[in-house]
Amino acid sequence: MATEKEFLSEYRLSDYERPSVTADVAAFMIRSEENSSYRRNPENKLSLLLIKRGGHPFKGMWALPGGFLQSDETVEECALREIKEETDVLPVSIMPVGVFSRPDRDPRGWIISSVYVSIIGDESVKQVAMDDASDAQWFNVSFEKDGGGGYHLELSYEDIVLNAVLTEESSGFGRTFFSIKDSGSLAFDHAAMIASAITALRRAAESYDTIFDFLPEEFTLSAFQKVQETILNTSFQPANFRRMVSRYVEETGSFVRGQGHRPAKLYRRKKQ
Amino acid sequence: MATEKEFLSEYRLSDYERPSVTADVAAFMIRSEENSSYRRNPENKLSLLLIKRGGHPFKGMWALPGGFLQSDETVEECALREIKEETDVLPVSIMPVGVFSRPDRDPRGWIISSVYVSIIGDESVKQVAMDDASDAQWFNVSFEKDGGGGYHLELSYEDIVLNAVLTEESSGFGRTFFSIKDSGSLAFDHAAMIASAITALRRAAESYDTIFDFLPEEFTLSAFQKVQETILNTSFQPANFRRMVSRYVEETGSFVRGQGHRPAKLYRRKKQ
DNA sequence: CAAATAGTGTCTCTAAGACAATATCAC
DNA sequence: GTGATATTGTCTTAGAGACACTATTTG
Repeated sequence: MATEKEFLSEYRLSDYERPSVTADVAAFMIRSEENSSYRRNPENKLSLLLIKRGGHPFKGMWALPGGFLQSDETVEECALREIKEETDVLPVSIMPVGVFSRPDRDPRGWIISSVYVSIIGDESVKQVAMDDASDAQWFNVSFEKDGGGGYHLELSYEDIVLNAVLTEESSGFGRTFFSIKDSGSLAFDHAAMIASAITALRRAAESYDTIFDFLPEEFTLSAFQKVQETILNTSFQPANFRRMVSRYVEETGSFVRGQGHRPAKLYRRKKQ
Repeated sequence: MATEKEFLSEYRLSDYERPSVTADVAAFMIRSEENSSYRRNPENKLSLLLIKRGGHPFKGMWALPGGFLQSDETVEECALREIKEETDVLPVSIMPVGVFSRPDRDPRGWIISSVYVSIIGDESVKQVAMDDASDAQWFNVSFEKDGGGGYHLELSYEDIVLNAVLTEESSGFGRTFFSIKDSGSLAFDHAAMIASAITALRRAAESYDTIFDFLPEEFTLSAFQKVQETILNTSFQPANFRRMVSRYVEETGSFVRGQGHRPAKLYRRKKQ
């Protein structure tokens, strides 16, 4: 009878066929768009990083950034590494969305993907000024229920518009997965990944913790509110929103001036 | 310049080293334990299925059921298959917990594991009367915060008691991961998997949907309440619990009699 | 002054917690 | 009757939504 040490010295993993494993990341950013009137606060848009595929398969189509898992890292580390490579920014937060593993999901062969949501915060954004000719671009995101039980995902960047249609497949346990009716020129099963990622992001954004990752150190309550409204695609009464978040923030003492209206107090996150 | 078809016909995945992929499942069941007094309703215990390892590594230690992913199935299907093999029951629900992928987590080599929670409902339980000599057993579960910021996991079956100690590692986005201080004779990193699984289960049980998977078609509100209390490790005022769930259930018209106290109405889940 | 946001106060409504009281059975 | 659970009702409190009102700035 072999000891564990003897067993391991002779053990070979080659008995089983092995899949390739990738990590794909849905990296979100909030973009502020300056407004016409000097008085108006900037509008916010939720945007998502996509990469134009340079090679086969799905050549020329848009896809989530991602790459193959290496044997010296965890899947989370792989996801973070991919984002860093594409944006030069290391995200604060990363959240698992699910494993996409249908055997036919990749025409190259048996490749399963672990998908993450990440948030690129406001501070970092300034460094991420992307070259217009680059293969990596931030797309504006719209994701809504359409009339007949389906969902419509629209991603747009300048004159490029990707339209995908999905239906809810399973939603037990607070997670939602989608099946693709029309992939809208997104590569692989990435339309479904993006839909799941947005659902997970919105769910997480209901607790305010997540929102802070999108904000700079010091922020106004209006900015805070706009970010949450942008993610959740809803709106709040300012008075109620202030009351709701008051537990989580504290005043810094400084103000934002020069905006054509009453100066706003700056707040920071309150450490519990 | 090659077409996509030409590209794929020549593409080989062999450039990258590939990990083995497994699915491990934390399958929970609620066990009713008959009480001393004929009047008293049965007590509930949350229990978890563990398998005693027959071979190296970790021979003789207890582990979650699981197995290698096959190339004709998704990871979810693999998880369901493993549960079916061990219990002969196909669970109603399955929920992803996370991917465990530290390169050193398995002494046999590079093996990453996707972990799921599943629930074995009351109906099925009768078929799962396990042989006492079997390698598969249902362990009573206790998982609580200890004084100093750590967590204590206790799994017990007859005279076997496994005690693991863990600390919270990351808990962003409503998911919690743990690092192992003392594995308590659980194989691999399964103590951390179990801790994450229980956390995910409790979180899900806060919405009543999950609870129904533990209940038979027709149930009393006390039974419903006890199941939720068992999972969440809390207690409610019966009056308040009834009010809280009234939206989700409807009366069947029948009663449970012969219990030494007022007969209880039977309810069923209300379809929305 | 006009336009815009910043900020406060208050009413209402709903859901949850606490708790008292009654109903009904098997033995 | 006793001991147990089943069931109903009511008071209170916390939090969210609606909304009216005031404050402050820049051009």
